[in-house]
This record gives sequence, structure tokens and C-alpha cells, in this order.
Amino acid sequence: METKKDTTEAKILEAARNVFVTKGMEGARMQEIADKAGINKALLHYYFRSKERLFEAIFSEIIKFAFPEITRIVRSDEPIVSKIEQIIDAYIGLLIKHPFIPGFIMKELNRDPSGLFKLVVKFGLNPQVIFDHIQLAMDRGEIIRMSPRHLTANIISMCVFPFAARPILSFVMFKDDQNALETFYAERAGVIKQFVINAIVINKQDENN
Amino acid sequence: METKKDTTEAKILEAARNVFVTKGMEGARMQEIADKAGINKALLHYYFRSKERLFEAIFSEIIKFAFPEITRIVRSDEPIVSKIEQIIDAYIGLLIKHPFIPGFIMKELNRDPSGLFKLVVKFGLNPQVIFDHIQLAMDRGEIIRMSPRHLTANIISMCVFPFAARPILSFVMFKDDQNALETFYAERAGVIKQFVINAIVINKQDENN
DNA sequence: GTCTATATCATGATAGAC
DNA sequence: GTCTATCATGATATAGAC
Repeated sequence: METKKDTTEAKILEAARNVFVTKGMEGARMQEIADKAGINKALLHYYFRSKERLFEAIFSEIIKFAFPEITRIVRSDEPIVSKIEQIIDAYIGLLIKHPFIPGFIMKELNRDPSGLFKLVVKFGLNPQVIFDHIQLAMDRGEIIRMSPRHLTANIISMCVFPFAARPILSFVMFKDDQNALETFYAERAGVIKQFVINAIVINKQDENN
Repeated sequence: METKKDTTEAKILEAARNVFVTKGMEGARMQEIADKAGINKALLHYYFRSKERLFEAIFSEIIKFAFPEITRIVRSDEPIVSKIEQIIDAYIGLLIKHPFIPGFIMKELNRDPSGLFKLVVKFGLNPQVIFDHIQLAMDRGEIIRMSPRHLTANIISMCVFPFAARPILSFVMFKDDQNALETFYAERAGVIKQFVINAIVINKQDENN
């Protein structure tokens, strides 16, 4: 129906996403967004009243994206190790597809976290559920005892940080060899899964019970 | 000698560090820096010709700080596990003292990595040395075999990311309970050391050989 | 070295024709 | 809805007095 009407709006959103993600809120220029969208500045203000509004639209879009459907995986009835593996696969897959999102999120959250607050509240995302599931698995003796928060932090850190710090990796670790960097990212999921399993699983030789 | 002469310059640098670290290059205002330093804008340009120059001064200062003397630890003649533990302690100690540095570094590196390039080259920092040492420890059977690059990435990720993503942790994990957050950071070094040892050390019951 | 005043310029935003 | 032209603001940077 309205798939025809909003071609301009769609072009604006795509251009804005592009510019905001690479330059950030402060660094982005309305002129550049207009150019990339093939229109002029006035039209930007016609569709989105201000730069602030346009940014919020993009930011919401991205944040929703960054919290993938972890809850579904967590709530499933599989053993904890299987859940953790699925979450790592889901995260890394997402990050390989959209490698610039972590940098953007962290940049903007350090600037003004209020946007995140609204969205997390709106989505009713409750990390306590995750911690409880981990605690349960520990009580059942599936994995070693450690702080569920720290375990969660460890896993997410290993997944996200290498993408957020892409320029450092690229230059310091790989001397700007982009192919080597891509290979590294592709290996990441497997490496993290193995690392976490080594660290926390108790009966490694008895996984089939 | 010139410890008296440069009090104004010192005040400027401190104010600039403050503003740049919290607001970033684009978000920082020369007016605010001048106010915080107790002088006026013109004087900023007298000491540092432009905003760009002033920023570079601060950025260099911070970057040097962020690469602590890891090389010394790596080169020492201790077992690999001991080295890793020392590095984790050094890193976390630094980050607890200066928790806003990671966010700043990542923000600016995603904007323009050229500053890093110059400094890394200047310092002659060579990560290959680290990878070689790890490889050697693997060949000697001290730790399991895995990619040295991935192992390094895992450790640094777990150290740095929770600080870089401070606003997310603070709100999502701790509902803005600052005390709980500080406690979490204080526990971090111990947790990471244990986690890494569990993941990679081969003869855990035989560490004294 | 430090100040006031001002030049210069870029940006977000709006008015108004079509 | 889309454009051109313009405004208003705020920023970096400089001139020049003291």
C-alpha cells in the first residue's frame, strides 16, 4: 500500500543511518545526509522536524537491532551449554553482518544514555532472567560456580569488543590486512565457544547425558 | 625550573583532557575548556594554535597511557600463566583509576584512526612479540593450543569492554546502582584470571613444576 | 601573556514559491 | 512534496590594546 509513498522517507533513513553510524550524532552533517539521499536539506526538515528527531529514529532502529532475541534462546529447554553456544552464534552472526553498530552504540551511549533507558524499559528486557538461568545450571552442577553477571560480561565482551575496537585490531594486530581481519572475525564464534566451554563446563567427557 | 612558568598551560591541558574525554573531539567546545581552565578562548589559541592541535596533544597523552608497559612483563622470564595474571592486574588497575579512557579511545579511533597509527609506529610497539611468547608456551605444553591472536583478543576484551560499555552495564545490569557497579569492577581482575586459567592451563594440579 | 572585540565561516532551521 | 534562498546561531580563529 504505502510502499510507494515512502520512497523518499526510506532514502532519507538509509542515508541517515549511513552517516550517523560512521560519524556519530555530533559529527554527522545534515548536508551530507541530504546529498547521500539525493535531496536537499529542507526536505529533511519536512520529513523529520530536526536533526535530533532524525537521530532518534535511527538510534531506536539500531538499538532494537542490537538486542537480538536472546530471551527466546534463554527460555528454551535445552542444556545451558547449548544455549550459550546458540547465543554466541547469534551475536557473532549479527556483528559480522553489521560490524559498525557496536562502535556507534558505544559512542552514543557515552554521550547520552537516555535513549537506551527508554528503549530497554519499553522492551521490558530483564537480564535477571538470564542470571537466574545461569544460576540454576550451576546448582544442577552443569557448569562451575561463578558470578552469573561476570560470566555474562565475559561472553558478551569477547563477542562484541573485537568489533567495537575494529580499527585497533585492524592496525595493531593485522597491519591493515583486511582479509586476515575478516578471517579472524569468521573464526571468532568457534573460538569463543570453545574457550567458554573449557572455562566453565564440568564434565566435558560426558556431554551426552 | 619551568615548573612555575607553565601553570597556565597545565591548567589548559587538564581542562582540555576533562572536556575532550567526556565530550569527544566533535562535542567539545573551546568555550567550555576555557571556562574550566579559568581563562578565555583567545588564550587557548595563543598556547595551542587550533582546536585540532590541542586535541592531538591530549590524544597522544591518553594513548601513551593506554598502552602500559606490557612489553616488560612479556619479556620477563616467568611462566606464561604468571605473565598473563600480571597483565590482567596491570590493565584492570589502570582502568579502575581511569574508567573513561576506553570510551574516549574507541570513540576517537572510530572517527579517525590516523592518530593511533603515528603513535604506535613511534613507540615501535610490536604485538608479534606477544604472540611469539604465547606460541612458545603452547609448544612447551604449558597451555592448550589455540590461536595466540584470539587468546590475546579474549583477554583484552574481557578487561576493557566492561569499562568501555560502562553506561550499558550500569543501567542494564545494575539498574544504576553505582556501588554494585564499583564492586563488580573491583572483582573483575580475579574473575578474569580464574576464567582464563580454567580455559587454557593444562596441568592445573601441577602448577609448581 | 592576557584580555576585549570582532572577523569569518559552517550549520541547523525556516519562509515561501511552485 | 520539493525546491531556492535566507536567517539565526554558535563555533573557531584572529586583531589589537594593555
